[in-house]
Amino acid sequence: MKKGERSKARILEATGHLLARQGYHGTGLAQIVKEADAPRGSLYFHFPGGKEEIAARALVEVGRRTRGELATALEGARSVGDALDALLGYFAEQLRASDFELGCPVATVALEAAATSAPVREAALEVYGAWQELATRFAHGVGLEGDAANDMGLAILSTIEGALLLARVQRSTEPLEASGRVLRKLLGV
Amino acid sequence: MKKGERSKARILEATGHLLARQGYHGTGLAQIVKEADAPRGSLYFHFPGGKEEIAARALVEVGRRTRGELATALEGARSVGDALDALLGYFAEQLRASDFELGCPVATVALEAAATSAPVREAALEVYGAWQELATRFAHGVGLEGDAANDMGLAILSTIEGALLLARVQRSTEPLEASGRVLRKLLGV
DNA sequence: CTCGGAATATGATGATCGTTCTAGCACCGT
DNA sequence: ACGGTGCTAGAACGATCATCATATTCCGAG
Repeated sequence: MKKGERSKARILEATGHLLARQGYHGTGLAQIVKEADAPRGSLYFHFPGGKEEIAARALVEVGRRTRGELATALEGARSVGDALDALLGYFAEQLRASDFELGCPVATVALEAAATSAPVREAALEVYGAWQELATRFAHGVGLEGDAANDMGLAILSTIEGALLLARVQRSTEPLEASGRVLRKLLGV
Repeated sequence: MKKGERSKARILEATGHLLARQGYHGTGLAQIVKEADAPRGSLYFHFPGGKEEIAARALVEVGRRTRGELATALEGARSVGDALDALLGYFAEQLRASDFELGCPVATVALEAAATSAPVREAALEVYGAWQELATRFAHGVGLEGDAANDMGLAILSTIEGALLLARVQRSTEPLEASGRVLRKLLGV
């Protein structure tokens, strides 16, 4: 890998880190280059689109990685109930390990920039689309098909996103656990 | 009402408006005094705590008002199914009327500032606590009691919050509607 | 070894951020 | 009408914001 490529990768990783914790407007370019230990002068060389482009690509990257981790966690489950525990447990662990600073790595930026930045909104759309597809596959696992599976996937994703929001505000995993109990009842597992 | 009181009220109302659409760091004090048509010099006279205090009090205010509107919408419902429609319909209308700029008026700021501003986080905590109590009362309406009602209230709130997030990203009320269909099945109404 | 483009360094740009300061206006009870 | 205080006007603070221009270094291909 060439030098430029590594700089780019480090910038995107650091940006994903910072955006998840502080949001879009709360994260400055100066902080990004510092955290990435990257050359300040080459920011606009690698990302001519400026901050919007950096944020959008960082969002896609962190979403792709999260999706991968969730997928492997789901594959390791031996029952639908286990899979649900794996899903919620993954996020609960992230919350605890970060002192409730890290919930959904996309949500904050998505809400901030959905109305003002088309590239960022489209990146969030892509990430949530992929996650929704994962949730719909999960719904297939409990015997749902067609529209019912789509609805269920979207509802599961909504519930988890909302629970992650409330968990950060309450500084507690209780919303995740309560949602887990209700989802388990809903799915009959 | 004295002059100072009216200035304070206008500032809080304008701030609630702006925070809901642009978040905490995306909203500047200059924009607030402009939107409120309020005197810039008296910002720190009325709110010595600065931006944090203004945001926290605006959040509580908008949360209180929203809770009132939701409560009256719920009282007008003649069945549990109607009540659910009223709940989701209220937010769907907000989204449509604002071209999908206005979802949950608290969520963006809550995510941005939960980890960095204690006053803002506590304000969000208070608002969500009141809303959760409303959702739990709703759960009582379908015959649930005790822990089951608490879990259901928290899960309903989580689902709606998540659906509002996804709706803004997708620029569509579909997440709200899908969640509504699933919730109706879950509640058996 | 050399040459040329890729990548980085440095610093300045104007704008806006939140905050604070000092005057001075407006309105109150007396 | 008067004094006093509740409130406002307006500017200035240093800091930081995103962006960009220019100069310099790196590195691989020929």
